Amino acid sequence: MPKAKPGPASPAPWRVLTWNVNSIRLRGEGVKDVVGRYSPDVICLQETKVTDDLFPHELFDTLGYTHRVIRGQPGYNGVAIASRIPFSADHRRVFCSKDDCRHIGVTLPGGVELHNFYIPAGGDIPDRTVNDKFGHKLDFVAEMTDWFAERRQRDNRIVIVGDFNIAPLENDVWSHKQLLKIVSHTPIELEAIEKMRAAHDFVDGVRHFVPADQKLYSWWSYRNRDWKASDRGRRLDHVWVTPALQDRLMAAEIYKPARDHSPPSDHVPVVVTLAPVVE
DNA sequence: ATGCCGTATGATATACGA
Repeated sequence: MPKAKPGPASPAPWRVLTWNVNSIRLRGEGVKDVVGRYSPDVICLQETKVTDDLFPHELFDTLGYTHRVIRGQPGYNGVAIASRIPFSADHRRVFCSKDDCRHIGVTLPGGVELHNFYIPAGGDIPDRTVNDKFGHKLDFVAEMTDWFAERRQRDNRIVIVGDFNIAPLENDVWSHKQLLKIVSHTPIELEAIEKMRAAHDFVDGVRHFVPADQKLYSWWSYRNRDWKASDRGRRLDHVWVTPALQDRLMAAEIYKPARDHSPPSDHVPVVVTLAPVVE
């Protein structure tokens, strides 16, 4: 028998994972668990909380994520993209004139732009006249809105992911009624995030598969004695795609078991699988 | 919507998360 000739390489789907790790230096075992479970092609991290020189490069090299861009600073914030797929461009943008390491992006094959965001949390009081952090959050989302509105084109292949710090839908929080005055689910934030979504007609890659009447969370506070029993979560972490990529959405999953890592992040990974982009 | 927990840093208290 002649040896089977390998056929034309059929492009594999892409698995994109986003995770607010709350310190990457504490999340080595967690990263290994998540990679073992999903083997994502691209990992987008927020709240790495580390300078670029102290980022755990060996860990990601060992796991095969040899293509990386990182944007960190001491103590707070920090984002990174670690990929098994080579990318061609390193986008990083300053929002609100503050270089506080909340965005980084790459261009993947097929001209697919992937942008990783850590939107400001916004502090405790949902009133920008007394709380600058809330103003910063609203300004940040407004600047994203303008940016995507300016760039809007029917064929744009853009994926935006990250910790948006906003739970957009009623069933993205454990109690819509009780959270309307709580930062992350106030009407002003819901309006802002919807405007941003509409700016490029983004499709929510997770709700694409999960009906809106179903509760869905990606974050549970550290301050509950038993996060699973109380289950007072919020869906703050998102993967959105432009309409040109909507038909590529194959699957979405939120990896709830990660909340039981020791030690855990208060956020869990969100994973979306995209069918190959055919030219 | 109070939990009162977890992370970070010229740390032994304080800022921040949301």
